[in-house]
Amino acid sequence: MKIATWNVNSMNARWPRVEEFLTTRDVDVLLVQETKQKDVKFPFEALRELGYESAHFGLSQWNGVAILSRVGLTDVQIGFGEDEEEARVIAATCNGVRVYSCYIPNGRSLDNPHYEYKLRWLSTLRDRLASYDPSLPLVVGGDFNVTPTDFDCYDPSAFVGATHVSEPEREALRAIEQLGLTDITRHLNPDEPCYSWWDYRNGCFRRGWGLRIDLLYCSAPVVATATASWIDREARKGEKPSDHAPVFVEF
DNA sequence: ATGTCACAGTCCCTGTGA
Repeated sequence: MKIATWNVNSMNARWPRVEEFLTTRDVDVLLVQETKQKDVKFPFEALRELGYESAHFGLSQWNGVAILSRVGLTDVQIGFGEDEEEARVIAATCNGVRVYSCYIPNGRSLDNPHYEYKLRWLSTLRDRLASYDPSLPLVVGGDFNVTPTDFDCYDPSAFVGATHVSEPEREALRAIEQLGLTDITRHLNPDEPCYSWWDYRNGCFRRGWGLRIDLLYCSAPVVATATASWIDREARKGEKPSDHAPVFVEF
């Protein structure tokens, strides 16, 4: 099975790239973040024509998460079930694998209330995942807006005092890992610098100024059979790219 | 050099978010 996660930064603006991706990358399941639309605008029919069933959670022009699958899509769960105001998580079962598509709050800056919101959100995610039997196949993917370690940041000295690298954020990721989940991209590529996001500004992609913040946390049965995990840098090139590249796991 | 992109509404520019 091949699963990918991709922050598309607007399903509407990215549609030509999404269509190209689905017809050429041969993924069974795609976890999407930042669709930036309400459910009524989501292209369910166009995706079905490409062979993918889909489930979407979108409340406004911000955030928005989806799961696309060509191997079945059942038991869809929208949000945390807390009547939250932002559409940041959706889960479903695809071919016996429970999958989550998550869009973790950005945090903005360490002294911003949005940063506390980010930490609370990660804590809630951890609590929800704690009820899942770790002996079953589970893939929790998405834009975590956190680099697991300094190795996932092109220049840690440029991020001193910033979000995405702070110790409380990284501790929140470790708390998720302690449930028995593995950052599969790093697990299978322990020594390879690889990034999944480059700011549109400052020519960051051209300069190699990236962060690895798009992650796939996998439970033991997935890790045991995983053969590869990689980041598709080609998707960051060309006409109207997202600022994020898709991240894959094959198992 | 905050050097880009996307959204909605104030609607061909502006404020907001990333």
